[in-house]
Amino acid sequence: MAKQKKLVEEITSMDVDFAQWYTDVVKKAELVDYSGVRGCMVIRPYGYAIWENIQKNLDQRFKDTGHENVAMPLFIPESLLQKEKDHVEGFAPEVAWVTMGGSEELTERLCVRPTSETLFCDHYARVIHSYRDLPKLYNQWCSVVRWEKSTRPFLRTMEFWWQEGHTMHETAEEAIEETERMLNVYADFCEQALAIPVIKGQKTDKEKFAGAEATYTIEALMHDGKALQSGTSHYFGDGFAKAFDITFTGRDNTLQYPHQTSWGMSTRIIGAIIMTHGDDSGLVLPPAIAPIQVMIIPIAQHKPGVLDKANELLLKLKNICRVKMDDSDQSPGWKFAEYEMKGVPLRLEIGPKDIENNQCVVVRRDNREKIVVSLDELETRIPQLLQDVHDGMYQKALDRRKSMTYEVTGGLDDIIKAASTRPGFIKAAWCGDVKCEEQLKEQAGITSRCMPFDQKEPISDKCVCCGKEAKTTVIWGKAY
RNA sequence: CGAGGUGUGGCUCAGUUUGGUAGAGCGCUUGGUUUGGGACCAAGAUGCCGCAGGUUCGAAUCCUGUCACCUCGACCA
Repeated sequence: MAKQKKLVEEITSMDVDFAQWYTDVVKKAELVDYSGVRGCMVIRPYGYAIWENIQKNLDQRFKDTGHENVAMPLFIPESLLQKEKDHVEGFAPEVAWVTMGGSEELTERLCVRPTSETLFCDHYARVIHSYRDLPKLYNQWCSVVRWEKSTRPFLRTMEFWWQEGHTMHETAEEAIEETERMLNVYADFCEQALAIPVIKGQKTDKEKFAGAEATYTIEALMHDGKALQSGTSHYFGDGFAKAFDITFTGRDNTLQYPHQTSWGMSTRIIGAIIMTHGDDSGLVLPPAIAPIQVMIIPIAQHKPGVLDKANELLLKLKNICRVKMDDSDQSPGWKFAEYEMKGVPLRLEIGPKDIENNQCVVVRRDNREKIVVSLDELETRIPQLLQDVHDGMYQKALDRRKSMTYEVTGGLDDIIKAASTRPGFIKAAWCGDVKCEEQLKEQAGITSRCMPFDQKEPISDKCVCCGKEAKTTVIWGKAY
Protein backbone atom coordinates (compact mmCIF):
# COMPACT_ATOMS: atom_id res chain seq x y z
CA MET A 1 0.00 0.00 0.00
CA ALA A 2 1.22 3.50 -0.79
CA LYS A 3 2.52 5.29 2.23
CA GLN A 4 0.11 7.89 3.50
CA LYS A 5 1.30 11.42 3.46
CA LYS A 6 2.12 12.54 6.93
CA LEU A 7 -0.08 15.49 7.78
CA VAL A 8 0.66 15.95 11.43
CA GLU A 9 4.16 17.20 11.98
CA GLU A 10 3.93 17.02 15.74
CA ILE A 11 3.73 13.25 15.76
CA THR A 12 6.95 11.29 15.39
CA SER A 13 6.69 8.89 12.46
CA MET A 14 6.22 5.30 13.64
CA ASP A 15 8.96 4.10 11.30
CA VAL A 16 11.42 6.47 12.92
CA ASP A 17 10.68 5.63 16.55
CA PHE A 18 7.66 3.51 17.42
CA ALA A 19 7.84 4.09 21.17
CA GLN A 20 8.01 7.84 20.69
CA TRP A 21 5.16 7.68 18.17
CA TYR A 22 3.05 5.92 20.79
CA THR A 23 3.82 8.53 23.43
CA ASP A 24 3.13 11.36 20.97
CA VAL A 25 -0.27 9.94 19.97
CA VAL A 26 -1.33 9.34 23.56
CA LYS A 27 -0.51 12.93 24.45
CA LYS A 28 -1.60 14.77 21.28
CA ALA A 29 -4.92 12.95 21.13
CA GLU A 30 -5.46 14.05 24.74
CA LEU A 31 -6.01 10.55 26.05
CA VAL A 32 -3.87 10.85 29.19
CA ASP A 33 -1.81 13.21 31.26
CA TYR A 34 1.02 12.14 33.51
CA SER A 35 0.47 12.53 37.23
CA GLY A 36 2.61 13.33 40.23
CA VAL A 37 2.67 9.69 41.28
CA ARG A 38 5.17 7.48 39.50
CA GLY A 39 3.53 5.20 36.97
CA CYS A 40 0.01 6.50 37.53
CA MET A 41 -1.86 8.21 34.72
CA VAL A 42 -4.66 10.71 34.49
CA ILE A 43 -7.16 9.46 31.92
CA ARG A 44 -8.50 12.61 30.28
CA PRO A 45 -12.10 13.01 29.06
CA TYR A 46 -11.43 11.84 25.51
CA GLY A 47 -9.52 8.79 26.72
CA TYR A 48 -12.08 8.05 29.40
CA ALA A 49 -14.93 8.31 26.89
CA ILE A 50 -13.24 5.50 24.94
CA TRP A 51 -13.03 3.43 28.12
CA GLU A 52 -16.69 4.15 28.91
CA ASN A 53 -17.72 2.89 25.49
CA ILE A 54 -15.60 -0.21 25.98
CA GLN A 55 -17.23 -0.75 29.37
CA LYS A 56 -20.73 -0.29 28.00
CA ASN A 57 -20.19 -2.76 25.18
CA LEU A 58 -18.42 -5.40 27.29
CA ASP A 59 -20.77 -5.05 30.23
CA GLN A 60 -23.74 -5.82 27.99
CA ARG A 61 -21.97 -8.95 26.78
CA PHE A 62 -21.40 -10.01 30.40
CA LYS A 63 -25.06 -9.40 31.28
CA ASP A 64 -26.12 -11.32 28.18
CA THR A 65 -24.15 -14.31 29.44
CA GLY A 66 -25.81 -14.16 32.86
CA HIS A 67 -23.31 -12.23 34.97
CA GLU A 68 -24.00 -9.73 37.75
CA ASN A 69 -21.86 -6.80 38.85
CA VAL A 70 -20.62 -6.42 42.42
CA ALA A 71 -18.13 -4.23 44.30
CA MET A 72 -15.41 -5.75 46.44
CA PRO A 73 -13.16 -3.97 48.97
CA LEU A 74 -10.01 -2.16 47.88
CA PHE A 75 -7.93 -3.76 50.67
CA ILE A 76 -6.89 -7.33 51.25
CA PRO A 77 -5.66 -8.37 54.72
CA GLU A 78 -2.26 -10.02 54.48
CA SER A 79 -3.57 -13.27 55.98
CA LEU A 80 -6.18 -13.52 53.23
CA LEU A 81 -3.64 -12.99 50.46
CA GLN A 82 -1.41 -15.67 52.00
CA LYS A 83 -4.03 -18.41 51.77
CA GLU A 84 -3.24 -19.65 48.27
CA LYS A 85 0.49 -20.37 47.96
CA ASP A 86 1.09 -19.99 44.20
CA HIS A 87 -1.09 -16.92 44.06
CA VAL A 88 0.76 -15.04 46.79
CA GLU A 89 4.13 -16.03 45.34
CA GLY A 90 3.06 -14.62 42.00
CA PHE A 91 1.79 -11.32 43.31
CA ALA A 92 3.81 -10.62 46.45
CA PRO A 93 6.66 -8.88 44.60
CA GLU A 94 4.32 -6.27 43.20
CA VAL A 95 1.77 -5.41 45.85
CA ALA A 96 1.45 -2.11 47.68
CA TRP A 97 0.97 -2.31 51.44
CA VAL A 98 -0.96 -0.09 53.80
CA THR A 99 0.67 -0.20 57.23
CA MET A 100 -0.78 2.86 58.93
CA GLY A 101 -4.34 3.93 59.68
CA GLY A 102 -4.14 7.62 60.44
CA SER A 103 -1.27 7.75 62.92
CA GLU A 104 -1.82 4.21 64.24
CA GLU A 105 0.24 1.27 63.07
CA LEU A 106 -2.08 -1.51 61.86
CA THR A 107 -1.91 -4.87 63.64
CA GLU A 108 -2.23 -6.56 60.27
CA ARG A 109 -1.07 -4.79 57.15
CA LEU A 110 -3.45 -4.47 54.22
CA CYS A 111 -2.53 -4.95 50.62
CA VAL A 112 -4.07 -2.75 47.94
CA ARG A 113 -5.73 -5.28 45.63
CA PRO A 114 -3.60 -6.36 42.68
CA THR A 115 -6.51 -8.65 41.69
CA SER A 116 -9.43 -9.85 43.76
CA GLU A 117 -9.48 -13.65 43.70
CA THR A 118 -8.89 -13.81 47.44
CA LEU A 119 -11.65 -11.31 48.23
CA PHE A 120 -14.16 -13.14 46.08
CA CYS A 121 -13.15 -16.45 47.65
CA ASP A 122 -13.52 -15.08 51.15
CA HIS A 123 -17.02 -13.92 50.26
CA TYR A 124 -17.96 -17.09 48.40
CA ALA A 125 -16.98 -19.17 51.45
CA ARG A 126 -19.74 -17.39 53.34
CA VAL A 127 -22.50 -17.44 50.71
CA ILE A 128 -22.09 -20.80 48.98
CA HIS A 129 -23.65 -23.69 50.90
CA SER A 130 -25.61 -25.79 48.45
CA TYR A 131 -25.50 -26.72 44.78
CA ARG A 132 -28.58 -24.49 44.64
CA ASP A 133 -26.29 -21.51 45.31
CA LEU A 134 -24.33 -22.25 42.15
CA PRO A 135 -23.25 -21.03 39.75
CA LYS A 136 -22.13 -17.66 41.07
CA LEU A 137 -21.44 -15.40 38.10
CA TYR A 138 -19.95 -12.17 39.41
CA ASN A 139 -18.02 -9.36 37.80
CA GLN A 140 -16.61 -6.11 39.08
CA TRP A 141 -15.37 -2.95 37.39
CA CYS A 142 -12.59 -1.38 39.42
CA SER A 143 -8.97 -0.35 39.47
CA VAL A 144 -6.13 -2.44 40.84
CA VAL A 145 -2.56 -1.64 41.81
CA ARG A 146 0.62 -3.46 40.90
CA TRP A 147 3.97 -1.99 41.86
CA GLU A 148 5.48 -2.08 38.39
CA LYS A 149 9.10 -1.25 37.79
CA SER A 150 8.70 0.41 34.44
CA THR A 151 5.48 1.90 33.20
CA ARG A 152 3.91 3.27 30.02
CA PRO A 153 0.49 4.88 29.57
CA PHE A 154 -2.22 2.20 29.16
CA LEU A 155 0.28 -0.59 28.47
CA ARG A 156 1.64 -0.85 31.98
CA THR A 157 0.62 1.51 34.76
CA MET A 158 0.86 0.98 38.50
CA GLU A 159 -2.84 1.54 38.86
CA PHE A 160 -5.03 0.36 36.02
CA TRP A 161 -8.76 0.03 35.43
CA TRP A 162 -10.33 -3.22 34.42
CA GLN A 163 -13.11 -5.64 34.98
CA GLU A 164 -12.55 -8.94 36.71
CA GLY A 165 -15.09 -11.70 36.43
CA HIS A 166 -15.06 -14.35 39.17
CA THR A 167 -17.32 -17.34 38.93
CA MET A 168 -17.98 -20.51 40.90
CA HIS A 169 -19.44 -23.68 39.42
CA GLU A 170 -20.74 -27.02 40.52
CA THR A 171 -18.52 -29.04 38.20
CA ALA A 172 -15.16 -28.76 36.49
CA GLU A 173 -16.82 -29.13 33.08
CA GLU A 174 -19.09 -26.17 33.76
CA ALA A 175 -16.20 -24.04 34.92
CA ILE A 176 -14.06 -24.93 31.91
CA GLU A 177 -17.01 -24.13 29.67
CA GLU A 178 -17.32 -20.73 31.38
CA THR A 179 -13.59 -20.06 30.94
CA GLU A 180 -13.90 -20.73 27.23
CA ARG A 181 -17.17 -18.83 26.91
CA MET A 182 -15.64 -15.67 28.37
CA LEU A 183 -12.55 -15.97 26.23
CA ASN A 184 -14.87 -16.05 23.24
CA VAL A 185 -16.72 -13.00 24.56
CA TYR A 186 -13.39 -11.16 24.64
CA ALA A 187 -12.40 -12.38 21.19
CA ASP A 188 -15.76 -11.38 19.71
CA PHE A 189 -15.56 -8.01 21.39
CA CYS A 190 -12.08 -7.37 20.01
CA GLU A 191 -13.08 -8.36 16.50
CA GLN A 192 -16.59 -6.92 16.35
CA ALA A 193 -16.18 -3.76 18.43
CA LEU A 194 -12.48 -2.96 18.23
CA ALA A 195 -11.68 -4.37 14.76
CA ILE A 196 -8.67 -6.14 16.28
CA PRO A 197 -8.08 -9.68 15.06
CA VAL A 198 -6.93 -11.95 17.87
CA ILE A 199 -5.53 -15.45 18.24
CA LYS A 200 -7.18 -17.58 20.89
CA GLY A 201 -5.08 -20.06 22.74
CA GLN A 202 -3.79 -21.44 25.99
CA LYS A 203 -0.81 -20.17 27.95
CA THR A 204 2.04 -22.54 28.72
CA ASP A 205 2.60 -23.42 32.37
CA LYS A 206 5.43 -20.88 32.50
CA GLU A 207 3.18 -18.04 31.37
CA LYS A 208 -0.03 -18.93 33.15
CA PHE A 209 -1.66 -16.92 35.95
CA ALA A 210 -0.44 -17.44 39.51
CA GLY A 211 -2.68 -20.06 41.07
CA ALA A 212 -4.49 -21.08 37.87
CA GLU A 213 -4.77 -24.57 36.47
CA ALA A 214 -5.15 -23.26 32.94
CA THR A 215 -4.91 -19.77 31.48
CA TYR A 216 -6.48 -18.92 28.16
CA THR A 217 -5.54 -15.79 26.27
CA ILE A 218 -6.27 -13.70 23.22
CA GLU A 219 -3.15 -12.34 21.59
CA ALA A 220 -3.08 -9.42 19.18
CA LEU A 221 -0.23 -8.25 17.00
CA MET A 222 0.78 -4.60 17.16
CA HIS A 223 2.05 -2.42 14.32
CA ASP A 224 5.66 -2.94 15.35
CA GLY A 225 5.39 -6.72 15.39
CA LYS A 226 5.15 -7.08 19.15
CA ALA A 227 2.38 -9.11 20.75
CA LEU A 228 -0.10 -7.73 23.26
CA GLN A 229 -2.12 -10.01 25.50
CA SER A 230 -5.54 -8.42 25.18
CA GLY A 231 -7.65 -10.46 27.56
CA THR A 232 -7.32 -13.55 29.72
CA SER A 233 -9.56 -16.20 31.16
CA HIS A 234 -8.43 -18.59 33.88
CA TYR A 235 -9.63 -21.96 35.06
CA PHE A 236 -8.73 -22.52 38.71
CA GLY A 237 -10.08 -25.98 39.35
CA ASP A 238 -10.85 -26.25 43.06
CA GLY A 239 -7.45 -25.03 44.28
CA PHE A 240 -8.66 -21.75 45.74
CA ALA A 241 -11.84 -23.40 47.00
CA LYS A 242 -9.73 -25.80 49.05
CA ALA A 243 -7.42 -23.04 50.28
CA PHE A 244 -10.38 -20.89 51.30
CA ASP A 245 -12.52 -23.76 52.52
CA ILE A 246 -15.40 -23.10 50.15
CA THR A 247 -17.70 -26.11 50.20
CA PHE A 248 -21.24 -26.94 49.17
CA THR A 249 -23.58 -29.84 49.64
CA GLY A 250 -24.03 -31.54 46.29
CA ARG A 251 -27.02 -33.16 44.67
CA ASP A 252 -25.85 -36.48 46.16
CA ASN A 253 -25.70 -34.97 49.66
CA THR A 254 -21.89 -35.07 49.80
CA LEU A 255 -19.70 -32.10 50.66
CA GLN A 256 -17.89 -30.83 47.56
CA TYR A 257 -15.55 -28.08 46.41
CA PRO A 258 -16.82 -25.78 43.68
CA HIS A 259 -14.80 -25.06 40.53
CA GLN A 260 -13.71 -21.55 39.81
CA THR A 261 -12.84 -19.17 36.97
CA SER A 262 -11.71 -15.61 36.60
CA TRP A 263 -11.28 -13.42 33.54
CA GLY A 264 -10.24 -9.87 32.87
CA MET A 265 -9.73 -7.13 30.34
CA SER A 266 -8.09 -3.83 31.23
CA THR A 267 -7.43 -0.28 30.07
CA ARG A 268 -4.43 -1.85 28.41
CA ILE A 269 -6.78 -2.68 25.55
CA ILE A 270 -6.73 1.04 24.69
CA GLY A 271 -3.01 0.61 24.06
CA ALA A 272 -3.90 -2.24 21.71
CA ILE A 273 -6.34 -0.02 19.82
CA ILE A 274 -3.70 2.68 19.43
CA MET A 275 -0.95 0.31 18.31
CA THR A 276 -3.12 -1.81 16.03
CA HIS A 277 -4.90 0.90 14.09
CA GLY A 278 -2.94 4.13 14.56
CA ASP A 279 -0.89 5.77 11.83
CA ASP A 280 1.47 8.69 11.40
CA SER A 281 -1.43 11.16 11.57
CA GLY A 282 -2.49 9.84 14.95
CA LEU A 283 -5.27 7.67 16.32
CA VAL A 284 -7.67 5.66 14.22
CA LEU A 285 -10.62 4.61 16.37
CA PRO A 286 -12.98 1.75 15.67
CA PRO A 287 -16.48 3.27 15.19
CA ALA A 288 -18.07 1.13 17.90
CA ILE A 289 -16.06 2.77 20.67
CA ALA A 290 -15.14 6.15 19.15
CA PRO A 291 -16.43 8.95 21.41
CA ILE A 292 -17.20 10.95 18.27
CA GLN A 293 -18.12 8.89 15.21
CA VAL A 294 -18.80 11.76 12.83
CA MET A 295 -17.31 15.25 12.99
CA ILE A 296 -19.07 17.87 10.91
CA ILE A 297 -16.78 20.58 9.59
CA PRO A 298 -18.48 23.54 7.95
CA ILE A 299 -16.47 25.12 5.10
CA ALA A 300 -16.55 28.89 4.63
CA GLN A 301 -18.81 28.93 7.64
CA HIS A 302 -19.23 32.72 7.65
CA LYS A 303 -21.11 32.53 4.36
CA PRO A 304 -24.87 32.69 4.76
CA GLY A 305 -26.63 29.38 5.11
CA VAL A 306 -23.57 27.21 5.79
CA LEU A 307 -23.84 27.02 9.58
CA ASP A 308 -27.61 26.63 9.35
CA LYS A 309 -27.17 23.66 7.05
CA ALA A 310 -24.42 22.18 9.23
CA ASN A 311 -26.68 22.46 12.29
CA GLU A 312 -29.50 20.85 10.39
CA LEU A 313 -27.26 17.87 9.54
CA LEU A 314 -26.08 17.72 13.14
CA LEU A 315 -29.66 17.40 14.38
CA LYS A 316 -30.48 14.81 11.74
CA LEU A 317 -27.48 12.63 12.57
CA LYS A 318 -27.81 12.92 16.35
CA ASN A 319 -30.45 10.21 16.30
CA ILE A 320 -28.29 7.67 14.54
CA CYS A 321 -24.69 8.19 15.69
CA ARG A 322 -22.35 10.05 18.01
CA VAL A 323 -21.84 13.27 16.07
CA LYS A 324 -20.37 16.69 16.75
CA MET A 325 -19.83 19.86 14.78
CA ASP A 326 -16.78 22.11 15.01
CA ASP A 327 -17.79 25.69 14.21
CA SER A 328 -14.76 27.23 15.92
CA ASP A 329 -12.85 29.78 13.87
CA GLN A 330 -9.89 27.50 13.22
CA SER A 331 -9.16 26.94 9.55
CA PRO A 332 -10.68 23.85 7.93
CA GLY A 333 -7.22 22.38 7.40
CA TRP A 334 -6.52 22.67 11.11
CA LYS A 335 -9.76 20.91 11.93
CA PHE A 336 -9.06 18.12 9.46
CA ALA A 337 -5.71 17.42 11.08
CA GLU A 338 -7.08 17.74 14.61
CA TYR A 339 -9.82 15.14 14.20
CA GLU A 340 -7.55 12.81 12.29
CA MET A 341 -5.19 12.99 15.24
CA LYS A 342 -8.10 12.07 17.48
CA GLY A 343 -9.08 9.18 15.25
CA VAL A 344 -12.65 10.26 14.44
CA PRO A 345 -13.88 7.61 11.94
CA LEU A 346 -15.81 9.93 9.62
CA ARG A 347 -15.40 13.59 8.75
CA LEU A 348 -18.31 15.35 7.11
CA GLU A 349 -17.50 18.50 5.13
CA ILE A 350 -20.33 20.83 4.22
CA GLY A 351 -19.67 24.03 2.25
CA PRO A 352 -21.41 26.41 -0.15
CA LYS A 353 -20.67 24.21 -3.18
CA ASP A 354 -22.18 21.21 -1.46
CA ILE A 355 -25.30 23.03 -0.38
CA GLU A 356 -25.83 24.14 -3.95
CA ASN A 357 -25.71 20.48 -5.02
CA ASN A 358 -27.65 19.08 -2.04
CA GLN A 359 -24.65 16.99 -0.99
CA CYS A 360 -21.76 16.74 1.43
CA VAL A 361 -18.30 15.21 1.38
CA VAL A 362 -17.60 12.38 3.80
CA VAL A 363 -13.99 11.35 4.41
CA ARG A 364 -13.04 8.02 5.96
CA ARG A 365 -10.29 8.12 8.59
CA ASP A 366 -9.03 4.63 7.88
CA ASN A 367 -8.16 5.15 4.21
CA ARG A 368 -8.89 8.88 3.66
CA GLU A 369 -11.34 8.06 0.86
CA LYS A 370 -13.55 11.03 -0.04
CA ILE A 371 -17.17 10.14 -0.72
CA VAL A 372 -19.80 12.52 -2.05
CA VAL A 373 -23.09 11.79 -0.32
CA SER A 374 -26.48 13.21 -1.25
CA LEU A 375 -28.10 14.90 1.73
CA ASP A 376 -31.25 12.90 1.05
CA GLU A 377 -29.38 9.66 1.65
CA LEU A 378 -27.29 10.81 4.59
CA GLU A 379 -29.15 8.90 7.29
CA THR A 380 -28.77 5.60 5.51
CA ARG A 381 -25.24 6.18 4.20
CA ILE A 382 -23.60 7.19 7.49
CA PRO A 383 -24.29 3.89 9.31
CA GLN A 384 -23.10 2.02 6.20
CA LEU A 385 -19.93 4.06 6.06
CA LEU A 386 -19.24 3.50 9.75
CA GLN A 387 -19.54 -0.22 9.09
CA ASP A 388 -17.22 0.15 6.07
CA VAL A 389 -14.64 1.87 8.26
CA HIS A 390 -14.87 -0.95 10.79
CA ASP A 391 -14.52 -3.60 8.08
CA GLY A 392 -11.64 -1.74 6.46
CA MET A 393 -9.80 -1.45 9.76
CA TYR A 394 -10.30 -5.10 10.58
CA GLN A 395 -9.15 -6.26 7.16
CA LYS A 396 -6.08 -4.04 7.26
CA ALA A 397 -5.11 -5.32 10.71
CA LEU A 398 -5.73 -8.92 9.63
CA ASP A 399 -3.66 -8.50 6.47
CA ARG A 400 -0.81 -7.05 8.46
CA ARG A 401 -0.95 -9.86 10.98
CA LYS A 402 -0.90 -12.41 8.15
CA SER A 403 2.13 -10.75 6.59
CA MET A 404 3.88 -10.74 9.97
CA THR A 405 3.09 -14.31 10.95
CA TYR A 406 5.44 -17.01 9.74
CA GLU A 407 6.56 -20.53 10.50
CA VAL A 408 9.97 -21.73 11.55
CA THR A 409 10.41 -25.44 10.87
CA GLY A 410 14.16 -25.70 11.46
CA GLY A 411 16.09 -25.61 14.69
CA LEU A 412 17.33 -23.20 17.30
CA ASP A 413 19.64 -21.24 14.98
CA ASP A 414 16.79 -20.67 12.55
CA ILE A 415 14.41 -19.29 15.16
CA ILE A 416 17.10 -17.08 16.71
CA LYS A 417 17.80 -15.63 13.28
CA ALA A 418 14.09 -15.25 12.51
CA ALA A 419 13.39 -13.52 15.83
CA SER A 420 16.15 -10.99 15.28
CA THR A 421 15.32 -10.21 11.64
CA ARG A 422 11.54 -10.49 11.25
CA PRO A 423 9.26 -8.97 13.87
CA GLY A 424 5.92 -10.70 14.30
CA PHE A 425 4.33 -13.97 15.36
CA ILE A 426 6.55 -17.01 14.89
CA LYS A 427 4.82 -20.37 14.69
CA ALA A 428 7.07 -23.22 15.73
CA ALA A 429 6.77 -26.68 17.25
CA TRP A 430 7.54 -27.24 20.94
CA CYS A 431 8.26 -30.29 23.06
CA GLY A 432 6.50 -28.96 26.16
CA ASP A 433 9.63 -28.51 28.28
CA VAL A 434 9.92 -25.20 30.14
CA LYS A 435 13.69 -25.34 29.65
CA CYS A 436 13.20 -24.79 25.93
CA GLU A 437 10.99 -21.77 26.66
CA GLU A 438 13.70 -20.37 28.90
CA GLN A 439 16.37 -20.97 26.31
CA LEU A 440 14.35 -19.26 23.59
CA LYS A 441 13.77 -16.28 25.82
CA GLU A 442 17.43 -16.02 26.63
CA GLN A 443 18.86 -16.60 23.17
CA ALA A 444 16.12 -15.39 20.82
CA GLY A 445 14.44 -12.81 23.06
CA ILE A 446 11.01 -14.31 22.49
CA THR A 447 8.43 -15.87 24.78
CA SER A 448 5.59 -18.24 24.10
CA ARG A 449 2.48 -16.16 23.49
CA CYS A 450 0.09 -19.09 23.37
CA MET A 451 -0.64 -22.57 22.17
CA PRO A 452 -3.36 -21.68 19.66
CA PHE A 453 -6.62 -23.63 19.83
CA ASP A 454 -6.47 -23.82 16.08
CA GLN A 455 -3.63 -26.29 15.64
CA LYS A 456 -4.44 -27.59 12.15
CA GLU A 457 -1.50 -29.52 10.71
CA PRO A 458 1.62 -29.88 12.88
CA ILE A 459 4.37 -27.57 11.62
CA SER A 460 7.12 -29.99 12.50
CA ASP A 461 7.49 -33.16 14.55
CA LYS A 462 10.58 -31.77 16.26
CA CYS A 463 10.84 -29.08 18.95
CA VAL A 464 12.33 -25.93 17.45
CA CYS A 465 14.67 -25.65 20.42
CA CYS A 466 15.87 -29.09 21.50
CA GLY A 467 14.91 -31.22 18.50
CA LYS A 468 13.02 -33.76 20.61
CA GLU A 469 9.52 -34.88 19.77
CA ALA A 470 7.15 -31.93 19.47
CA LYS A 471 3.87 -31.93 21.37
CA THR A 472 2.24 -28.76 20.15
CA THR A 473 2.54 -25.70 17.95
CA VAL A 474 3.31 -22.52 19.84
CA ILE A 475 3.10 -18.90 18.75
CA TRP A 476 6.25 -17.15 19.85
CA GLY A 477 7.05 -13.48 19.85
CA LYS A 478 8.24 -10.40 21.62
CA ALA A 479 5.57 -9.02 23.89
CA TYR A 480 4.46 -5.87 25.63
C1' C B 1 15.47 -2.33 39.21
C1' G B 2 20.51 -2.18 36.05
C1' A B 3 23.12 0.66 31.77
C1' G B 4 22.70 5.09 28.78
C1' G B 5 20.13 9.78 27.46
C1' U B 6 16.86 14.22 28.32
C1' G B 7 14.35 17.96 31.71
C1' U B 8 14.67 26.04 30.23
C1' G B 9 7.07 30.15 28.98
C1' G B 10 1.58 25.60 26.74
C1' C B 11 5.01 23.00 22.68
C1' U B 12 10.03 22.37 20.10
C1' C B 13 14.54 23.94 21.46
C1' A B 14 19.17 27.67 21.99
C1' G B 15 22.01 29.27 26.24
C1' U B 16 25.42 25.02 30.46
C1' U B 17 31.94 23.53 28.13
C1' U B 18 34.46 28.84 30.61
C1' G B 19 28.99 30.93 36.91
C1' G B 20 27.67 37.58 35.95
C1' U B 21 20.47 41.37 33.39
C1' A B 22 16.50 34.41 30.74
C1' G B 23 16.12 33.96 24.55
C1' A B 24 13.88 32.24 19.55
C1' G B 25 10.08 29.87 16.69
C1' C B 26 5.36 27.86 17.21
C1' G B 27 1.06 28.17 20.32
C1' C B 28 -2.10 31.60 23.54
C1' U B 29 -5.03 36.65 24.08
C1' U B 30 -7.23 41.01 21.41
C1' G B 31 -8.59 43.39 16.71
C1' G B 32 -9.00 42.84 11.49
C1' U B 33 -8.68 40.03 6.82
C1' U B 34 -9.53 34.76 5.68
C1' U B 35 -11.81 29.53 5.16
C1' G B 36 -12.43 22.51 0.29
C1' G B 37 -5.50 19.90 3.97
C1' G B 38 -2.55 22.58 10.10
C1' A B 39 -4.15 30.82 6.71
C1' C B 40 -2.29 36.18 7.03
C1' C B 41 -1.32 41.16 9.36
C1' A B 42 -0.89 44.05 13.84
C1' A B 43 -0.63 44.62 19.06
C1' G B 44 -0.09 41.99 23.73
C1' A B 45 0.51 38.31 27.86
C1' U B 46 3.17 34.23 29.66
C1' G B 47 9.54 31.79 33.26
C1' C B 48 11.74 30.44 41.24
C1' C B 49 15.48 27.27 34.07
C1' G B 50 11.74 19.57 36.86
C1' C B 51 12.06 19.61 42.40
C1' A B 52 15.11 19.79 47.12
C1' G B 53 19.63 20.73 49.32
C1' G B 54 24.78 22.49 48.88
C1' U B 55 29.25 25.50 46.96
C1' U B 56 29.70 30.87 45.77
C1' C B 57 29.64 37.94 46.52
C1' G B 58 26.60 35.78 42.58
C1' A B 59 23.90 29.33 39.96
C1' A B 60 19.75 27.64 34.18
C1' U B 61 25.23 26.88 34.25
C1' C B 62 29.33 23.61 39.38
C1' C B 63 28.27 19.45 43.36
C1' U B 64 24.71 15.93 45.96
C1' G B 65 20.03 13.90 46.20
C1' U B 66 15.32 13.23 44.15
C1' C B 67 11.25 13.03 40.45
C1' A B 68 9.51 12.47 35.39
C1' C B 69 10.12 10.98 30.35
C1' C B 70 12.94 8.25 26.25
C1' U B 71 16.20 3.82 24.61
C1' C B 72 18.11 -1.15 25.78
C1' G B 73 17.84 -5.10 29.43
C1' A B 74 15.31 -7.69 33.81
C1' C B 75 10.00 -8.05 35.82
C1' C B 76 4.97 -8.01 34.29
C1' A B 77 -1.87 -7.52 32.27
